[in-house]
Amino acid sequence: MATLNDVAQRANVSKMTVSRTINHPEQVRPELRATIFQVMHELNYQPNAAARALVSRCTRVVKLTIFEDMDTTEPYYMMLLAGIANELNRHQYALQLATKNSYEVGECDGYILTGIRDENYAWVRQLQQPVVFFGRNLQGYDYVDTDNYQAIRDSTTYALQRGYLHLIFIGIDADKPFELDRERGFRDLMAQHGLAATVVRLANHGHVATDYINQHWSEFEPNTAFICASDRLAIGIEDGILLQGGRVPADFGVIGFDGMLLNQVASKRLTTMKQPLEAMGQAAAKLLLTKIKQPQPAQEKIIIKSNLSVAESTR
Amino acid sequence: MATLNDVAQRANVSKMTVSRTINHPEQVRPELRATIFQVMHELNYQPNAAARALVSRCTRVVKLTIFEDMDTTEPYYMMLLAGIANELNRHQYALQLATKNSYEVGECDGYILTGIRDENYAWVRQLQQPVVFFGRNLQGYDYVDTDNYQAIRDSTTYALQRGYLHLIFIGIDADKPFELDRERGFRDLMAQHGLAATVVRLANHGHVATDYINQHWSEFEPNTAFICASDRLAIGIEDGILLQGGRVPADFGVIGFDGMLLNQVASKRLTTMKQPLEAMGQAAAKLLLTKIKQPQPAQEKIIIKSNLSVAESTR
DNA sequence: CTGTTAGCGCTTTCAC
DNA sequence: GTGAAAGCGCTAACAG
Repeated sequence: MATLNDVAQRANVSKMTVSRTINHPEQVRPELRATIFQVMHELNYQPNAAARALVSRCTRVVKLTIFEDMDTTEPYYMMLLAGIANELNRHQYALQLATKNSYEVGECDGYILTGIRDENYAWVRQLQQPVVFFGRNLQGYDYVDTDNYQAIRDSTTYALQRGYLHLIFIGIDADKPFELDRERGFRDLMAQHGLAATVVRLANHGHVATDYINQHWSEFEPNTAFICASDRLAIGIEDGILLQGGRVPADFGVIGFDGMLLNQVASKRLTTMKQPLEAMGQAAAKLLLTKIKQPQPAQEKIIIKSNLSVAESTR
Repeated sequence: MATLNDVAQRANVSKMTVSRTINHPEQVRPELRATIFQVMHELNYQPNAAARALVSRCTRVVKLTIFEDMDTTEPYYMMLLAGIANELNRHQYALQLATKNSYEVGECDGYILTGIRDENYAWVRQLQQPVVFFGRNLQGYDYVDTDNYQAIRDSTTYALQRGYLHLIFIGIDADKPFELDRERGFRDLMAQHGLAATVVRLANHGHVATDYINQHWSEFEPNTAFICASDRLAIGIEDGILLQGGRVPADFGVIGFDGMLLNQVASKRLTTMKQPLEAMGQAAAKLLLTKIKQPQPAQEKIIIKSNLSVAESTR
């Protein structure tokens, strides 16, 4: 592996000039700069990360800590990870993945945190490095999130546009900010149209949603759309309707939320509010890298818009 | 952050003695060793990874490279990742996640590779560092895999034990080793029992499996079990049967493969052959760390057994 | 603009 | 057993 010295000798300059060419190119005469870049290329020079880390007293490692149980974890984390990893790699940062079993191990320059619970905040507060949350956070930390409120307004508006007259919101049985925002989005939009808002909360499992449909089947009139807070619920709802002999999308519409692979398991492809997870991961990484470079005092919130992906479960 | 020097001064020894206490404790007088450990503890001394990496010319980074498209990627990678990450963290190694968009970026001490295609082997061969594959590999590289052959034999045996008389294997339409092993497992076991083996191959999507059931419904007799090569297919099969008015598990059994969250979306909880993904990740990481410490010439194969997780889709 | 010096925290080598 | 010296590859600070 070529070193700074190798490049310097071959280019007949000192190490410093080469170092500067990399880190402060504007301080080097253009011609010299060009030849040095040329030599670096010839030698396939790659800066040694360890040496850099040593002198700059930073690790070039970012930790993503996922506090949720992995086996109940949403599969969409993979997409998020891909977004984060690619952005970090572009800046020669490594991603260290930590779970609640290993979150204290090793050093890093910053943290991306997700799935956090109240009891973890003591640990977060004592961290020296910058922190970015994934998902809204009310304790003043920076975060990246989707606009849950607007997303549900958009789903609901779409359902109305497609002529479904009765709308039911199938929410997740949890008092989390994301769920409250979604419900509020639904309620507000329905109120604006002078419509009654039916909100149901279920545990986030397909079979629970199917059971719900089975038990309440007699109450649903044709031209009903179900706006669901997750794809799991949406698939369960759709299964239930089909099992009861209901027609999707002719008489009943179903809209999901998340838009991951889950919809590949449904018998029909699901209309769903797709979260741009890779973009969100990228945004989180970018924000963190900015903060690592120069810490910013104010809370920064990045809200990313979701888009409705229309498929076969709505007409 | 305390350094080697801080510890040395406080303990009235030279840096070297402290360094030795860490790396070659047998070369240090026991009493001295004890006091030095004591001081390290008092100062909460953590060796600086960058400095170590610099002098030992290793990065303490392991790269996991996923060559598949992320958006068609199985969600179960998350579990795998968790297993790898925890094992690496225990040894103070960082995991760098790379995708096919970023696989050339940055240095590392070893690779875990998955989802690789023929065109990537040229790149693999040119790597200097040790490599472990995830999933069987026929080119002589080390790998960690499940015993696909045995797993399907076990599923099939279970279905026969539960009294299903007709068995149909629903495979994935791909000429990959894992699929071939699974089909072979099914065929061999059926032959042993003197039964005819029906093997169907479908694209790995729920709705494709549902369509298959719809089209062939008249052909299936009660007491048929479907041994599926993925949970997606299994869920699609189950959906199809239920839509046709078939009874699961009384008349028709369905067994999946993989056992991830996917089964949380099904209307009934799926009986499935669960791959111990976290253990597999851990095994891959362990094997790679061994090879990093001292390269081994022979190919090493680690085969991990899957276990049937029995739920509501079989009687 | 470019080069020299010093040092980041650690380990290897060689004395004592 | 223990210590002193040198150096891993790089960059910040100062000189020229």
